[in-house]
Amino acid sequence: MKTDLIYEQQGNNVVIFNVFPFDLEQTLDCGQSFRWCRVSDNTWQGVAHGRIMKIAYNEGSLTLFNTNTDEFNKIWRGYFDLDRDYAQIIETIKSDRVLTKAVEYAGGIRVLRQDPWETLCSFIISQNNNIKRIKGIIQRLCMHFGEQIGEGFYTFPAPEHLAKLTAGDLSPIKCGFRAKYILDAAQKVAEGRVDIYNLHKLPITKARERLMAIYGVGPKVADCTLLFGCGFIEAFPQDVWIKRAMKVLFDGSLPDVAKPYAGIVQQYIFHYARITKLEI
DNA sequence: AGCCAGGGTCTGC
DNA sequence: GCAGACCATGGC
Repeated sequence: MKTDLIYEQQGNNVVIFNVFPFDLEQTLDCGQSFRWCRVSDNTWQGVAHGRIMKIAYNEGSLTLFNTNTDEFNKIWRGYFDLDRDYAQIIETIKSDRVLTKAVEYAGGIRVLRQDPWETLCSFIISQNNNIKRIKGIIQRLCMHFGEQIGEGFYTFPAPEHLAKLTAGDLSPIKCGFRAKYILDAAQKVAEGRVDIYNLHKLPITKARERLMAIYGVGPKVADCTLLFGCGFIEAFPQDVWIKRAMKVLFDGSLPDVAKPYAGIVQQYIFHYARITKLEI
């Protein structure tokens, strides 16, 4: 059973105690989010939900800088998925031998609960692309069309803003053929044809259908949005690595114990597959 | 230099 | 339904 979070205000910071397992690099630099940078050994900085955040982790203590308990409870607690008992999930899936192995590669990862629009747009940009360039495109998108909230920090542009642009307007961000996809997504979200902030209230199959009605959104981008942006922990995005891993390691389908947490397990398998290249 | 990147669409069987 | 060409761009 999960015990309540223990946290307190310390000056301008909020500190959360006894957070296990947790790893900032695994969580913030694993390809689920594209706007965080390491600023020192255990400290990372980024923009999420329209705010600049700096965060550090040391031996079970998580420090969120320049915030308060109100904002922590409203935003960051959910963003970092701190109320989910990862230790218990890991314990459960360890009844499977292959999953036990997979957890060893990124057991400190948290599935972030990001802004759904930012998630959708980011994973549209991710298609047939590499993580370095995805980050560059998103940074340029924010610099050109977001709102400046600090020196070098910009919000993610609102769909209503992007909906007014043309593909030509997007050329400075160099997103290539994805421009038309971004615009269609922005328009459908801005008009409310895709009610992205209420998708989490729908059954997952309905939510996926809505997302896939957007030009350029297929099953992979939809599932990443559902998992990283809408809180559907059972979503299971399948990229080339996961597909390969499913064949090689699991004979096609996930063990039943893992299914309630498929999205989290997907992250473990993803890292396992990429690090080992499945040449075992 | 050439292959590939956390895919999706469109076309042609 | 399913395979294959094509899509912009740049990292490695």
